[in-house]
Amino acid sequence: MTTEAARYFSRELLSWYLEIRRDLPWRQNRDPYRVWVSEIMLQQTRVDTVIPFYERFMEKFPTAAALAEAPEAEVLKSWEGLGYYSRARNLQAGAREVVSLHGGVVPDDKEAVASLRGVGPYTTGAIMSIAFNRPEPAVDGNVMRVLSRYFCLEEDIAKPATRVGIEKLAASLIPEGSAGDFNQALMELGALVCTPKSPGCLTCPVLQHCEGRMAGKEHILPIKTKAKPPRPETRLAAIITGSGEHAGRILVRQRPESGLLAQMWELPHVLFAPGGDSTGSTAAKRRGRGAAAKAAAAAAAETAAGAAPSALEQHARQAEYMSRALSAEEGLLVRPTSWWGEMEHVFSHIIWDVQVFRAEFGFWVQSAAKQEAVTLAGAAAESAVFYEASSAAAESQALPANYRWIGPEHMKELAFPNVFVRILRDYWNELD
DNA sequence: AACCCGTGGAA
DNA sequence: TTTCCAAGGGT
Repeated sequence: MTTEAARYFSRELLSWYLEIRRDLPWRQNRDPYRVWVSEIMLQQTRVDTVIPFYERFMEKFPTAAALAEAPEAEVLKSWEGLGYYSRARNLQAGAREVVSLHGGVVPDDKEAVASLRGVGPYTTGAIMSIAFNRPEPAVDGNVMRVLSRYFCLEEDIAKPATRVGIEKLAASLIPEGSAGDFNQALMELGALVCTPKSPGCLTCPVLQHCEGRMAGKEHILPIKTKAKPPRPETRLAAIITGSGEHAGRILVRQRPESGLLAQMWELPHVLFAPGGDSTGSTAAKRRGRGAAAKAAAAAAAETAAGAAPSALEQHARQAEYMSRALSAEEGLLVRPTSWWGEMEHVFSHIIWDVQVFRAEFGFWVQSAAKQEAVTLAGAAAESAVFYEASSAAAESQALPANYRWIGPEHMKELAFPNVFVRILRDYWNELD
């Protein structure tokens, strides 16, 4: 059908790229390790966001061997704020594979590269083509959009099968001896000209034979089914202050090895699921997505309806819920003292409405006594018994392994998700 | 196939 | 304000 249009496309796109290519940090040379790191960071992340992270990362871990030897916590800290933190751990795991299996050199071998942790079909093609100039396709969102438009392809690019088909097409377009430049040219066009909204067709180097444009479909292509909206969750977090040797510090904990925000540090918090509702508060459900930041306002508005609690009552209820849940789940007895504020955190699939409460540390409960502690926690909220129990018990108790007392100065060592960085920054700023 | 995994910029 | 989605991979 389009062998002529295809040849035109490859030729014009390549020469366009060689003219306008951006001067990016990972384009200084073709060191496969540098290419690899850049491709991992660029997964689902914009160029402008990546650049400062990349500069710092390469200065700190200039070779695969340096990355392989580094403490994992240090690598995670370097990734703080970039998101998708499993990328950091997978990258280091990959670096260790490269050191142990390939003498510290990223191999010029497709199967070996593809087997590295965190390296999938796209990244394999990117590394093989950019670092080694091998004629492998590197199909990302940009490439699917550009080729869908140019060849007027109406398959749903959200379906994995579509990517496979476009990979075959992309491979057939690679000019002899220019795989790296051509693959980057495709992505550069998608990033700078053939953008998702309002594509810049008037400045496009391949406008002349673009079938999507000729069909008047450049604005509806690519076809892509909508993603499911993220579910709202209300989280109750505690800023727990210490006394005695822990005066002036607050209690933080490290998340589990796997799952959401794996191994990141955070304020202790619990899911607010009153009445056994596992998806969050009924108020959160009614609000739906996008309005999570207005919990207090929503609660206040509900008061007008009659039965709903005021914001003050809602906070009191949440504080008690948090206290009970922390003792049941963590064996951590605290006394909430006041509502501090609210912070919203948006993931790809969840929206957290984080309600933050100030609390005073009580004591740690032994696991056998946790059930009893749940009851005690309810009474503890207003009880002097709380103080008698805590002052007697707190001194000699060991801290669980995943907990630490920290001050502002420790923020430089531990990696926190963005939401807790914001909360703690604001909290410590208020104290000055 | 359908989820799970962060964050920020642009329109 | 809301919506989209960015040089995706793992399970």
